Amino acid sequence: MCNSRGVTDPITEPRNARSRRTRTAVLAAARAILEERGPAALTMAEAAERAGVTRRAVYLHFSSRTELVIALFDYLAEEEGLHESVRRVWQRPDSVAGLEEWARHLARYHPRVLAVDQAVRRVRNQDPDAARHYRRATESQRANCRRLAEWLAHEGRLAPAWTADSATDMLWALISSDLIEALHVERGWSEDQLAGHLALMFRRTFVDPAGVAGSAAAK
Amino acid sequence: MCNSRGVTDPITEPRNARSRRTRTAVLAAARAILEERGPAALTMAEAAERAGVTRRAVYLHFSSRTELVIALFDYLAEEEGLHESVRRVWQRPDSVAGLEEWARHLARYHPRVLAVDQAVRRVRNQDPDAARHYRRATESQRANCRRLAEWLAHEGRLAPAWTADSATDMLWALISSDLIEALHVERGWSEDQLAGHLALMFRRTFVDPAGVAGSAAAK
DNA sequence: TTCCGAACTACACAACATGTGAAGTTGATG
DNA sequence: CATCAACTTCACATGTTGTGTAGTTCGGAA
Repeated sequence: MCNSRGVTDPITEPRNARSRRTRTAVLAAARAILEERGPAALTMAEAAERAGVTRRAVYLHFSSRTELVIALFDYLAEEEGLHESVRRVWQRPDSVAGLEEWARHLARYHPRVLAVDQAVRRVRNQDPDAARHYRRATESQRANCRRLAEWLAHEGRLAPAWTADSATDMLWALISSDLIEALHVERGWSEDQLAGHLALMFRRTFVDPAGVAGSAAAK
Repeated sequence: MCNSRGVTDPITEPRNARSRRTRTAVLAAARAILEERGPAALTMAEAAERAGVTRRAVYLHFSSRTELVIALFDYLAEEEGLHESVRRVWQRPDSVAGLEEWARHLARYHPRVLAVDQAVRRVRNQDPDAARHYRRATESQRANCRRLAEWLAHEGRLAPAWTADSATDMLWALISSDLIEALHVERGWSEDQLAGHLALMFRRTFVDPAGVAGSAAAK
C-alpha cells in the first residue's frame, strides 16, 4: 500500500529478474554520469545507452527524468549505507559523543553523495512531486537533528543561548551539501579533516563546557 | 581594458540610452522571474516578453542564457549594495566585532540574493565560462574570509585548534546559500535571528575566550 | 532638422531534450 | 512451448536554445 519508491513510479512492485537488472543498470549509469560530468550531462538518452537499453525502456521504469533523479536519491542511500551511518550516532554513550559522531557521519556519507544530491536539489525546484519527496527526505534529517538537540538538552549539555528548537534548525541547516562540497572538493579537505573540524565547530557551538564536566549539573 | 561584466559579452562598452534601458529591463525581468517561479522558469522568451522586447533582442545583450544569469550576479551585487555591506565589516574596531558584523552581512545580503544565487550555482556546472566567473566571485569572498581569519589571528583571538588557513576555509564554506535558505526560507528565521545565531556560532567556534579578555596574549 | 548607424523586430531554421504512441520482438517462467 | 511482461523500433509533438538575415525604428550628432 505504501510504496516508498517513486512518487509517480508507474511500476508498482513485483518485477522479474530482467526488469530489476535493467532498473539497477539505469540507476548505476545515471549515477556514473552525474559523478563524471555533472547534472547537465544526465540525459535519458545517455543513461539508456550507458545502461545498454533504449531510451524508451528507461521510460518504462521512470516516468520522467525528475523521477529517475529522485529514485537515485533512495538508490544511493541504500548503496552507501545511509541508515547504518546514522545509526552509529545513537549508539554513542552520551549526547556529546553523539554530536561528534554526527559530524563524522556528515564527513563520511555526504561526500559520496554530492553529485546526486546536486541533481536532486535541482529537480526539486521544478517538479512539485520532487519537492514533496525532497521534503520527506529532509524531514527525516530534521528528525535526527531534533533528536540530537534534545539529547543534549536532556543531559544538560546544550550551550546557553540555544534552545532545542533553534539548535535543531541550525544543526539541520549545517547539513549543507554546499558546505561539504566547498571544503571537501574545492578546498581538498580529507574526510578526517572534515570530520574533525565539523566536530570541533559543533562542540564549541552547541555544547555547554560547564554542563557536567565542569562542576555543576553533574547530578 | 578590463571589462568586468560578461565573460563573452558581445557588446563591449559605449551604448546609447535605448540599449542601456533594454539591458536593465531584461536583467530586472530575469530577476523577477527567478524570484517568483524559480530557476527553471527563466527562459529567454519569458525574460524578453517581460522586458518588452523580442527574444532576439535579448541575445544582442547576452550571448547565452548562461551569460544572462552571470550578468544577474553582478547586477544584484550592485543593486543590493554588496560592497557597502562588506565594507562595514572592516570598519569595526576589532576582529571579534568584525566577525559579528560578518554574520550580520550574511544575514543581510544573502537572503536578498537567494533566487539568483541558485540560478548562478546551476549554470556554473554547465558552462566552463560560468565556472570561471563563479570562481572569481568566490575567490573574492575567500579573500574576505582570509582577511577575517588573519585579523583574528593577529589580535591573538583565534581559538585554539584553528589556523588562519583552516579558519579561512571554514568561514568560506559557511557562506552557504543552502544554509541561509534553510534557516531563512524553510525555517522562517528573521534577518535578526539569523544574524544573531550565526554570530553566536562564529564567536563560539572561532574566538578564543581567553585571548586578551582573559589574561594571556593581551599584547 | 536631417540623417546615419546602432539597436531592435520579424521570421525562419537547425539542433537537441523530453515525453508519448503504437506495432513488433525477445526471453523468462509457468 | 505458449504466454505475457519487458524491451525494441520508429515516429511524432512540444519546448528551448542559439543563429541567420532582411527590414524597421530610434537616439544622437552634425
